[in-house]
Amino acid sequence: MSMPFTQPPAGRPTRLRRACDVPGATVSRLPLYHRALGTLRDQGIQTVSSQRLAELSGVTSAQLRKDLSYLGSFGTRGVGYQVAYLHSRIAEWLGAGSDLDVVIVGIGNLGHALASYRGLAERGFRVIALIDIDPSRVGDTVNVGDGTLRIRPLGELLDAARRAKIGVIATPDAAAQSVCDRLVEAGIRNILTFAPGVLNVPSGVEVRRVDVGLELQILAFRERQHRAVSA
Amino acid sequence: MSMPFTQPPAGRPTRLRRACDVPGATVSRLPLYHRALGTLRDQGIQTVSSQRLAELSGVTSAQLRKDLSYLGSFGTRGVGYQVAYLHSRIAEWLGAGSDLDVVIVGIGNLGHALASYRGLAERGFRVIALIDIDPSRVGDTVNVGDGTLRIRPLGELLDAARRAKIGVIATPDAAAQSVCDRLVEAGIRNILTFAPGVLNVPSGVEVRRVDVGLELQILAFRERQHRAVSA
DNA sequence: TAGATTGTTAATCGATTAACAATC
DNA sequence: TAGATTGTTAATCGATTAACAATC
Repeated sequence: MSMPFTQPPAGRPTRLRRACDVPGATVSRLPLYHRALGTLRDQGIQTVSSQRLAELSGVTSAQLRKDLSYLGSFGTRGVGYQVAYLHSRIAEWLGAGSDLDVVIVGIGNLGHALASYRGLAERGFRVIALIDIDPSRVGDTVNVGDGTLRIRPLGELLDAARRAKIGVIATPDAAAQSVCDRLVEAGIRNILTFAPGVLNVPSGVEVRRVDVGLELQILAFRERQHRAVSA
Repeated sequence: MSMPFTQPPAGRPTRLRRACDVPGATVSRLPLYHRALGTLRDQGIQTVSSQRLAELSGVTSAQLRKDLSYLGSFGTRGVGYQVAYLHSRIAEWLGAGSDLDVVIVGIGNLGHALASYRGLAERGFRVIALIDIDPSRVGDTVNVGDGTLRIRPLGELLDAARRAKIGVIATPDAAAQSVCDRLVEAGIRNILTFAPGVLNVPSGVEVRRVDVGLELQILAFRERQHRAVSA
């Protein structure tokens, strides 16, 4: 998936910020820009203005320019941004190119869906191990991006996780904390959990939670809110 | 799932804010508090301090008290909060109790996992229709919370969606916008999408996006960041 | 009363927006 | 040069935190 880097616009000294200076809100939008740029590139479009790119990403042009300014200055005044160049620079920031290994724990309906989700490989993630506690599932094979993986028993979690950089928890809520502890024990410092419970982790470990029920509850609240205002 | 409301602490005039005054950041934490309170209640615990509840929810006690203050004042100084009472009040705000109907479009691995996810019914959502474009899937039945549903063809989306309040898009990215348009056409004003693309919707329609790839990319960025700082 | 804990205020922090000088 | 568009500054907005008076 490595694209040859396009030349930067003119020989300007591209000053890069330290990663720790980039605000969290900006980081969470970089993947949106990256994706929009990929689409433009696939359409053969070479140049894009902050206006247009912002539109495609669902933000304002001021916000887009501000976000990019934390990474450096990649555009050309009066012209815009080189699509392929900006795309590859953001990819670099996001760490694409150097594939990150992922282990998934809990291969029920959701874990299964995640394991076989093509979007992961596209974004530079490689699922290297599937773990489940249920003996009736252990040994089954699952199609992942570029091949198949055998579901392995919980006892092999520690070993499998040692080779991964990211752990995904797709178990029922009751098991999440104990799985989390084992992942941390294996040296994992980045965890994505789909269990609604709050996880306790030592400092230095990043946890992100995806909670479908929570998202729906927020929508439900807004729905009520809307009704209340118009009533 | 309706619990009898516990009495409010003393006959204090419980002033409620208008829903539109509650900040977004607060709204997105209410489900966390609600869940923690449910756990406490199930353990038979009757009273809880902001300190303890905050711990269980992964926030600070100051933030918890501030958040609750937007909804009214439900605690007793020197004592804390009545678990069952606060739980039911937050439930009320979140609109639980009045089940909201959900239609899911795109019944691949992910849509299947969502349809059979028990967490939805627990939080007051009822899946009432499953739609897919693939003729080989149409007619299959899927176990949802309290029964089974037959997968229906795309042509029935409009009809099915008219009876729902929330639409969930679990299709590939390419189909998401067109599905979204039809949901809006059917009168849906709240959409949860799992496709990474940005959706264009008329104003008044709420969209929330869950993007697993994006979450992983953010973790990957933090991982690099960590390495860069310690290097 | 003395100890505990809320609800609220004021201060801080971070993120967004608007505007424009720089410059292609 | 004239028109366009960036990168940055300053102003605004919203969210978090700390501290404490109110009060059980």
